Amino acid sequence: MIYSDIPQETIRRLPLYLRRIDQLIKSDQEHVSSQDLARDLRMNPAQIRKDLAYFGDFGTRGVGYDAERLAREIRSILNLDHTWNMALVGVGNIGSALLTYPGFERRGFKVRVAFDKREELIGTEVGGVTVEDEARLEQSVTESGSKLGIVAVPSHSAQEVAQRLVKANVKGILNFAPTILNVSDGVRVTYVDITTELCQMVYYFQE
Amino acid sequence: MIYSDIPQETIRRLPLYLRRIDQLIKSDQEHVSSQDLARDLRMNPAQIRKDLAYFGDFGTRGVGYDAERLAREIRSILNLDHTWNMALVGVGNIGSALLTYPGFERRGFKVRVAFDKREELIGTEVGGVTVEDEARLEQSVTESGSKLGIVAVPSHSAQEVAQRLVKANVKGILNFAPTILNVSDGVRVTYVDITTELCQMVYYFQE
DNA sequence: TTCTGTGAATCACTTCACAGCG
DNA sequence: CGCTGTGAAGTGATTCACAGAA
Repeated sequence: MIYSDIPQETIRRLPLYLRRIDQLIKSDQEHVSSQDLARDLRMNPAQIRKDLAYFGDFGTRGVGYDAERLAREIRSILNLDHTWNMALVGVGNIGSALLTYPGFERRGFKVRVAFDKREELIGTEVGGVTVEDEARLEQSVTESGSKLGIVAVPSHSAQEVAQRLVKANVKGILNFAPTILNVSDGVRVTYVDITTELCQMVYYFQE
Repeated sequence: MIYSDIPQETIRRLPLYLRRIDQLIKSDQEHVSSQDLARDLRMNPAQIRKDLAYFGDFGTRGVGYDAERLAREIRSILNLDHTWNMALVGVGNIGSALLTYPGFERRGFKVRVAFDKREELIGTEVGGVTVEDEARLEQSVTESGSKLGIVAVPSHSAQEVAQRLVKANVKGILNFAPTILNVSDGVRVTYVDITTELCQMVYYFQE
């Protein structure tokens, strides 16, 4: 299914809806209304209805949305109905935290291969994955079929690593290095920079 | 200095400008133009000029911005001209990665106190900070003068921890738990959820 | 010239308000 | 009734296009 003209912001919110709906399902709620979600997520119910309506008429007037069905639909829209293999580069602080982070699996994300260039790390096992020599990156990532790459190396190597991941057919990169990556069109980069987030926050602290 | 009617998006971008300007200063560039920044950050130069002009006329026509001066101005706008103490709760995978993460210090963020409820962690030192019993949270956070709290506990305790941090006079919370926090008005919450980011990314992978 | 600062125009997203269906 | 789905109105952010200063 190909959708068009969907606001980026809608896509940003869908995973939040899904997360909440899954929680409600766990507490045995069968129906979810836009009001329920809006209350829980602190937003406007019309926003939620509009977001969902881009993809079809999932709701029942007077009732709301069937929770199971809605969760299924959102998973399908987001491409979450199969496992996504990932390749991690850089098994330092952040890298090892990600390798042992259980949150990925629940949504079908799985780190299949991990790399570092530090001798002492190569061959060790972290979170069930054996760390390989970064020299093997292209070959091993391609073999693993990973379409997602995680860059968790120091910023001076981030660009080079990103390029090599792209060569290994990665379609998206999650970048933890505080630097902008140049990648070919069609490859998406998502930046995670906590320091930047903190900077934004403290701006609002002036009284 | 109090500014008004500044778009939120402008505030989101200022730290990115600052990060890049700092890099350019390091490579001895004395002047920065909106075009330079726009090229490096992949954005429209008019956007950058407009963002900066909200806060004053920092540039020189025909020349650009004085790099040092601009960095100083942005740091001042963002409230980065003094150190911000932080309190971390939850010394698990993410928590310990944060305690040893060197990126905070460069911008003046410093984790002063850390807590966990697990006996075996209390008293141990991670990244130069001694882990305290979570029972001491309110007292110790208040004493440390931390205005920023980091929630890195499992989601079922996140809400409780957040409330206790607010009680200890924290003005902002960085939440790593995949759950929405209810906090009193005036307390800002920033959510970091990598799984959610990945979900967004793979939406765009359908061909 | 070159590059900033900025009104005006455009674009993108949100919210309102209500028709329509169960 | 209650809640969805949706045009229309409203809001906010981006980009254009150019006047004006060095």
